[in-house]
Amino acid sequence: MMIKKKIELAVEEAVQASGLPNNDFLLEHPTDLRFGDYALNVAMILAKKHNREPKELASEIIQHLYRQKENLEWLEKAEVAGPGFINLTLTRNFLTSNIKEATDQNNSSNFSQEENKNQKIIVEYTDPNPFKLFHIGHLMSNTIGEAVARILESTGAEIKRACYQGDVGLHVAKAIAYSLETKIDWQEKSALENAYAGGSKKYEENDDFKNKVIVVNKKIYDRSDAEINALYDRGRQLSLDYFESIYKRLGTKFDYYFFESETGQFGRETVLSRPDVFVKSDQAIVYQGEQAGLHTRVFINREGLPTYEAKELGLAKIKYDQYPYDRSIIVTGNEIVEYFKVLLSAMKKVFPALADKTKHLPHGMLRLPTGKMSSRTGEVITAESLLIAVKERLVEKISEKKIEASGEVLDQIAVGAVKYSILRQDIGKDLIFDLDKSIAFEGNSGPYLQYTYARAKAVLAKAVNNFPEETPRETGEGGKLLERWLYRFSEVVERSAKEYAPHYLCTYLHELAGTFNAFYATEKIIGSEDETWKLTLTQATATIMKNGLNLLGIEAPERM
RNA sequence: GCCCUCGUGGUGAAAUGGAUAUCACAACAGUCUUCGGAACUGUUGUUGGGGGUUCGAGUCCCUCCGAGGGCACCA
Repeated sequence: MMIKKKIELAVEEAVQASGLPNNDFLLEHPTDLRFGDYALNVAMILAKKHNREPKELASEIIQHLYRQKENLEWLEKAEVAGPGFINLTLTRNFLTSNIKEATDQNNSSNFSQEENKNQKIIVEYTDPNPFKLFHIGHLMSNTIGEAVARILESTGAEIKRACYQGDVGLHVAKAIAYSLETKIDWQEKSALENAYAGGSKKYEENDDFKNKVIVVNKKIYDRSDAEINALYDRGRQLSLDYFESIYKRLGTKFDYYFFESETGQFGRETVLSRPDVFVKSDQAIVYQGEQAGLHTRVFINREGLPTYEAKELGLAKIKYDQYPYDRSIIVTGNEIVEYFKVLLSAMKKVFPALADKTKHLPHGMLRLPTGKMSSRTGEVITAESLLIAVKERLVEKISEKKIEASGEVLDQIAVGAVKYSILRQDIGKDLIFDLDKSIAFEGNSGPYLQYTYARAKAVLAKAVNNFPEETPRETGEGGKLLERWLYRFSEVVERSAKEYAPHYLCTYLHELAGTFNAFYATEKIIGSEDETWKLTLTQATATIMKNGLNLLGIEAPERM
């Protein structure tokens, strides 16, 4: 059982023993370690309800805790502080008893979370569109989705990764219509860069072309034109192969691929079969979201073709038929949050059970200082070009430092730098993407964590004595401080899983790295009297760093 | 105009209604004859304005100001 749970149970008992009804309370880590390992606000909450003095009540609860002290192997000290907090300090024995577990590489399931155990969860993310480029927005979605998937997986859930790709729709028609005119034949990657941007621009400027696009769009749906079919099939495959090479580089392996060409038809049928939910309006079929405080959205357009909303509705059921999920998580940019509310409102009427299981996880935009990045205006920054820029800067930096790093490690650092800068902040907020700052990889960064890991491994490789040790030795302040951080890992992973928030894990790993590096800087490890215990702590740090980075989808090279 | 987000040091961010608001970058001042200096230590500096709720507000409510996104046949 996790330490937090143990403390909560003991506190509940102590509160009951003081004659007050049980209550919700918060057990948190105080910002300052001098306040102990955990702080409890239960006295302040109860004091108000029962008209008592908070500090007095706190000491009463503490007395009950002390009476149980023999049974509470974790309790070193409990004291009243501030306006009525109860600060708890853990025993060193307890802190260090978890360290051996932490060093066990194979014990990856030690933070299984009851509510996730054996849950079937499908996570959809990345969602690039064939015939268009894989831009930094897709990179952001991929990074977040992969991290969320891995974190949930580690808490005991059964995860399937899904990618939903828009292989039909107006964007495709624009690209195909343009390639018909310009003889782009979709044989090489450059077609992806030119056809959509060109078609999109012309669509806005030229009405004849616009009409042509609409015709082409219909032909793509019904596959009635041989020339278009040939171009389409080639372009689609070209795109998918290209995307696959990127997934490989980023470390994602999808279990399912869904395509709008499949979801469209089923979505359309679903909408048409429910005239009680969807109504005809101005030749289109819409869902009137006003009844739920939202707005009206078109599900089938006047051409009779399903829109994004109808496709997404169909997708929910198609996913479920393939993999009967308990939860379906959909990672997208936050520009569609309003649409998604309308969609969920409609889904609640059509597939109520599925709507309840669906969780939209919107992320902020990866923005450039000049404004919103858009693949519509043609000013696209591809994921690839970003990684190239990061890597170039990395090479410069490395040559200044006279450090050598091989091709694969270099790529792991570059990808890790970008991924970490995405994951370290709240995913819901926009990430102001400044190219220069993104490649400043000191401080709270992926490379810093990777470096900490490699450094720890280098120390371990030098050791001659056996470790890890089970029994702690007397050691310096730096090591003791480290002991107070190591046990928190599983707690942090649990919280990240619960809130779908990888940044808690990033913050923790950064704090751990800082604590370890301070320990390393101030205390000699190899050759010291307590060498074996220090090595034990070093190994625990290394293992957590590697496992933590892995949960974020970031590689941890042994040397760099 | 309406709806939804969001305003935290010079910059980028964190904070489960809790204590003296936490980190990183930058700036300045230092450490160390490296177990790997991509390190460590220290200093300066922050919750948009105004009300309210609360024992306690960056966080909740109202209002104003500012930014971003959305407001039917694109995704």
